Amino acid sequence: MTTLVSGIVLAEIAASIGDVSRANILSALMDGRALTASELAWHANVSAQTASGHLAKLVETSLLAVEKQGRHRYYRLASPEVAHAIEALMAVASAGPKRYRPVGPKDTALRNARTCYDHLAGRLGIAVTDALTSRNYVVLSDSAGAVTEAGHRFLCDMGIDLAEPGHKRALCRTCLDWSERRPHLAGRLGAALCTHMFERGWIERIKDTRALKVTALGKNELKEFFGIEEQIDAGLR
Amino acid sequence: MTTLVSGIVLAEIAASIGDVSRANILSALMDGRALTASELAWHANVSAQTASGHLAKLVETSLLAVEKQGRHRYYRLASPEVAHAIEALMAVASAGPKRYRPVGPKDTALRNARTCYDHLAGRLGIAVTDALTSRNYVVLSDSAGAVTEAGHRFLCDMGIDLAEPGHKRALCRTCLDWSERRPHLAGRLGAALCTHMFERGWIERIKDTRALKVTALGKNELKEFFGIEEQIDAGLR
DNA sequence: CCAACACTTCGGTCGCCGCCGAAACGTTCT
DNA sequence: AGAACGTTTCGGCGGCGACCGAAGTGTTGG
Repeated sequence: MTTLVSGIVLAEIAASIGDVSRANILSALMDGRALTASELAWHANVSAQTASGHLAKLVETSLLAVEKQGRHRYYRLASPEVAHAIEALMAVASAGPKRYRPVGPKDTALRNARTCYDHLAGRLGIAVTDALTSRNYVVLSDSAGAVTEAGHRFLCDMGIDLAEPGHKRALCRTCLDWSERRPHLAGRLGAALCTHMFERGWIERIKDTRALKVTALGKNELKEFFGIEEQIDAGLR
Repeated sequence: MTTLVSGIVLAEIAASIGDVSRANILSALMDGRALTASELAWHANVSAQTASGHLAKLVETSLLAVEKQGRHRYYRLASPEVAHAIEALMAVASAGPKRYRPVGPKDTALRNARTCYDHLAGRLGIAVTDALTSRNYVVLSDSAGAVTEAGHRFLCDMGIDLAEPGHKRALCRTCLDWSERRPHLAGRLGAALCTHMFERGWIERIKDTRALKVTALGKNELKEFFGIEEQIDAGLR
């Protein structure tokens, strides 16, 4: 009797994610990039036709957005909210009793360092978050935060400019890290830090996954700027 | 080939939510209370046997926890993370093109004021959040926040004590409000405010739902303490 | 001790959905 | 124009799972 609309649409969205092929597709898109239908079919281990069906459903439930480009179709997450919801689900998943022990090397790499939509996650993401909070550059009241004045100066010195015209997006958000089970930096700040590290060559993608590798330069710079010493090394590939 | 473990478990959790009956069960538990199997069967509009199967699955995927009590079995959300994930999904759902126009009176009531796990949400939740932030009692850097010194004094004057022995839980978190599409106060602070309002009779549950009604006393007090004038009235029942 | 009750398990039906082969559509390249 | 390619549509198959009736387990209460 309490069959509210909300219940139906909640089920629809969740069911849309709740298929292994589609979950893999979404996971592959979690780094915020846009991939073609066939790339996604490969990621999901299914034929092109099957993937096409899944993609259509994901678009219909507004989890994905499409962009036509020549004979390709690029799919990407429809919004940061989608990425947020997926990470939240991952957090629940990893909280449960570890029923899937066989954590492969790929998972190890992901746990080490990865992108989460457009910012850093994993041990690296947490390390950066901790570095900024311990120096009072960012204040996080548990899962939330603000950038202090000192923080703005520090970021400015690093060459990161957070000023943005249409400040549509949040400056400093947090996102629950499913592997570390703690919040890491997201929002415009998180994205800016991540972009910065890519541009300066501190980090690189491992193959074409969300997993990241910290370069030799990156290790030096991370120590220099953030005092991060710990071995954040993929140790894979 | 990128069939990571994470994809499988993500799908498993999402699929667990992705059934209308189970989604309704979870929705009914979103206020943080524990309900019996038959109550939940009623909420989901299915027979007791069917509900039992659903509940077993939800427990297996660690979305729900059970507590035996005599011949009853009380089910509740397994953790705040679960509530968080569901709210995140709701946010995605309400972001998509409004395909389900027929928003009934119950939805209206929910949008007005409701509990979200153990804190306030809907227009009321947002109003309280805004009141606290506009007076600098709480600093929210977009979706995150900390309680200021003035804020602590204010809350203390109100009779809310945030000191807690085992400070296991976060003091001030935020949670994305799916109806208002903005973050509202959660964490220990959010819970304390909600409890306080219940205890003093400012708010009451509408029937046995998550929806809330602001009492006449509540309206006065909300104006007194938070300067909230706007009509936050369920207008139902 | 038996009836009432809350809940779960079992058995069987039915519908939905994920899958692929084949074919159609649209774009690009030569 | 024709071939190659990326993508979608169609059709049919197979299996999972949601559902309920009936029966079983365990608890409460007279």
